[in-house]
Amino acid sequence: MQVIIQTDAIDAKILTALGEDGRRSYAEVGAEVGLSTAAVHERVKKMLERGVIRRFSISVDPLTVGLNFTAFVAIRNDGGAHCRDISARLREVSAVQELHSVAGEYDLLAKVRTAHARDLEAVLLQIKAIPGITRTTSTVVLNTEFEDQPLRLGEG
Amino acid sequence: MQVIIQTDAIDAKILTALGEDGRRSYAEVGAEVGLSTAAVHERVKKMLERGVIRRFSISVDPLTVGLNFTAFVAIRNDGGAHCRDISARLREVSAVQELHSVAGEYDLLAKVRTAHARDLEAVLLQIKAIPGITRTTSTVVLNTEFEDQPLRLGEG
DNA sequence: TGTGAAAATGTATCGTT
DNA sequence: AACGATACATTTTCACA
Repeated sequence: MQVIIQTDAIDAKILTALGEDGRRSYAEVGAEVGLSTAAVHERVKKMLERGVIRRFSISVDPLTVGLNFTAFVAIRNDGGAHCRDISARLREVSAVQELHSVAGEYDLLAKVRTAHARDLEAVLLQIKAIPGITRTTSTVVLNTEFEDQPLRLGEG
Repeated sequence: MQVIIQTDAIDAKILTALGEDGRRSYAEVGAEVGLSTAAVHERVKKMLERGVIRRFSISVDPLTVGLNFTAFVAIRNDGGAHCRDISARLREVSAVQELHSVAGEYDLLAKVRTAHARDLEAVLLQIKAIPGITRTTSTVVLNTEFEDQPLRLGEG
């Protein structure tokens, strides 16, 4: 599959600037990338339309809002259920913040976040209740060294 | 360790609203949570000061900017090096977007993103060059079902 | 696609409760 | 902590290049 990059070097700079601070004014960003306010606005609008920018957002520190526990849960689907169905079901489990289908011994890898370690048990029961899922293995996060780093485009 | 939640129910609603759309106006958010524009502004300012909101940002679809490959790399530190030193070194590897210290067979779990699968080799060489790191195991992501979901506070 | 300028909207500040 | 009012800044639109 050929990589389809939907952005040029100026878009990359705009994305990097807004990734660091989503509220930098278009005038300020424009000054950095050598474009007018209106041109930056137009590019941002188009990147939103094309899905390059999914949305404007905020980065929240999970610990400050009571989400103190993280685990990665590897999931096995031996039941022959469609990955799509399982994915849809897992999307409904609010503790599952991220889901990837993976190669290897397991089929899916979920990033789970809860208030407390003891809540993992309930989440695993919810996951195992989904038809097709036969087994899970959890890797408990002791400490998150870093995450949610601002996107840096145009580097190594 | 006791959970220290730095936010009340109104803050949670503000965080949820801004997580969905970081550019919703404070007036609009205020109407939803039953507060004036100025009060929402004040609360957001305080949450930024306390580090609840790390920053305003954008969510970018990695595929549209040429980051087509994701892997989770489990890392073993048998060399007795301090986790802190290794973490600092891994922070310099730009492909490493996320790093957690974990319980189990491995000591660290990194989320790695590159343009192409073949780039993983170079990243692994960079990682293995760090003193203390003796072994890695990579889990290749075939497809990201979902990630970067807007934070939903005050649910199950 | 980009520009500058005007109109529309939103943010930040302040005196007050 | 919150409010309304106001001053200030930014976004958005538009005619034109």
